[in-house]
Formats: sequence, structure tokens, C-alpha cells
Amino acid sequence: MRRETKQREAILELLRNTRSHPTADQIYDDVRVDIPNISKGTVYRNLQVLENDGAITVIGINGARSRYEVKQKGHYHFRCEKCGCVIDLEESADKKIDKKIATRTGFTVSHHQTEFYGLCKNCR
Amino acid sequence: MRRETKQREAILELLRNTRSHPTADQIYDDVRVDIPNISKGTVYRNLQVLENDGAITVIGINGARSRYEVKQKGHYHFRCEKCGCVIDLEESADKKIDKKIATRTGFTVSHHQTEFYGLCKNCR
DNA sequence: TTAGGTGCAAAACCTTTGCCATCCC
DNA sequence: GGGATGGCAAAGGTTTTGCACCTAA
Repeated sequence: MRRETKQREAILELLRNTRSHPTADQIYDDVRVDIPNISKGTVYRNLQVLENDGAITVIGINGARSRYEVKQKGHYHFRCEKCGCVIDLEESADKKIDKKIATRTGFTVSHHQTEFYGLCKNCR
Repeated sequence: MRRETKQREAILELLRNTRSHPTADQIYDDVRVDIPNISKGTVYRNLQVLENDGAITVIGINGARSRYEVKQKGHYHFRCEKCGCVIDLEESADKKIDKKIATRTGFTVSHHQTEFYGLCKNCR
């Protein structure tokens, strides 16, 4: 059974209150302000738990590090190739295309992720 | 100036002859059959060189490790959440959406990657 | 009470790098 | 010859794990 711990609550609360798509390390640093002796292991374990529970989403692992955000309506991300920042796009995910791919391939398609690459306003 | 070495050729040749989107480690194992004493450092260095030269593409928005393929027309990928396989989709990348995002955000958008998730034929 | 959670530290992984020998042009 | 490469091994950085001790329910 799943318990409610202050560590897990703190991580989830942090993600609820940011749009910065922090890395595990940034989350660790932030949470440590309130819970100084929290360990990285706990951060990673809880991020996994929260993902399994569907409370948060993991985005982008390509060479960069994983970043996290609270689960929200399907949307896309932009990743700056210079500074590495990740920004939510208003463009919302098109669920129809999942069905289209499923029909064509015979696979079960649950969702898709799209990431746009280029330079953000500050870096261009 | 760029030289032609058997190590780099072997890696590129391997990627040209597969559709399996191998990881760096799988590439290392495969190339080692012909060049037994090739080192992983060389594999990684050459994968970077080849990517910089535009000969290959690194893929995976949300994969555990990076996977590689030879450069080809823009297309999307499907990643099985059970067995981890990566499969090319016929659906081709829509360049228009890059421009659309660029206009809306004011960012410079060079390209995008889309990955579909679910279960492949063998795993469903 | 007790199964799930936490801290800590070590281990596991993947990727990059320094150094020097080697090879291609 | 001389700069680009390669091999080897060590270093780096991120994430996972084992274990003994807690703690929420």
C-alpha cells in the first residue's frame, strides 16, 4: 500500500509549483531546503513511484538528463540546443494520430511525445 | 581534415545495413566481430563525428540509452514499452509544424522528433 | 504491528577524456 | 611529417540498489 510521506509530498508539491522541468538533481537541491537530510536515492525512488502512479511525466533522456513535470494535458516541448532549457508549447498533442499509427501498424499505441529543437529567445 | 579509417567505416556500414537502431554498446559488440580490438571510446567518438557530419542521427526522446540510425528522410519512431525495440514508422515528419511553432513562439526551430509508445506486435 | 519508506554509501551504467602510440593524407 | 585517430584505462556524471533503521497507517 502506498504511504504518504513528507519527502514524496515535497517533491510532488515542488513539481506542481514550477514550470521549469527540473532534473532529479535540481529537485534534490530544492527539496533539501525544507528537508535537509533527504537523500538522492529517495528523490529518484519517489520520482519513479510518482511516475508509476501517473502523477508526473518524465521527459527527454537523449544525452541530456531526465526532466520531470506534473502530469498535465498532452502537450509538446521545445528544447533549446544551446542552453538546454525545456519549454512547454501550447500546441496540444493530437490523440488522433495515435489511433492512425495503431491502425497502420497493428501495434497498441498509448501515447506519443514530440520534442522540437532549436534556439530559444535568449539564445538565438 | 577528416580521415577515412576502417573503424569509422565499419560503424557507418553497420548502421547502413540494419534497421534495428542499435545502442552504442550493440554497435561496439557488432563491430568487434571484424575489428576485435576496437575500443568503446572509439565507437563513441566516431558516433559523435558521424552525427556532426550529418551522416547519422541519434534518436530517442525517452529511451534509456541513445540509439543510432543512418540519416534518412524525416520519419517517426515507435518504441515498445515492454521489449524496448524501436521501429521506424512510415509516417513522415511534418516540416510545416516546425514553422508554425517558430512563428508562435519566436524561437528558431530546426526540427522535431516524435516517438510513439505502446506495445509492438510481439508484446501486445 | 508491520509493510512501505528513508538515508547512506557503494555499485552499476553509460559516456567522455587524457595520454601516447599509430595511421592516413 | 604531422595532424587526425585509435586503444586503453581512468574519470565523470547520473541512476539504481542493498541494508539497517524509521514511520505512517
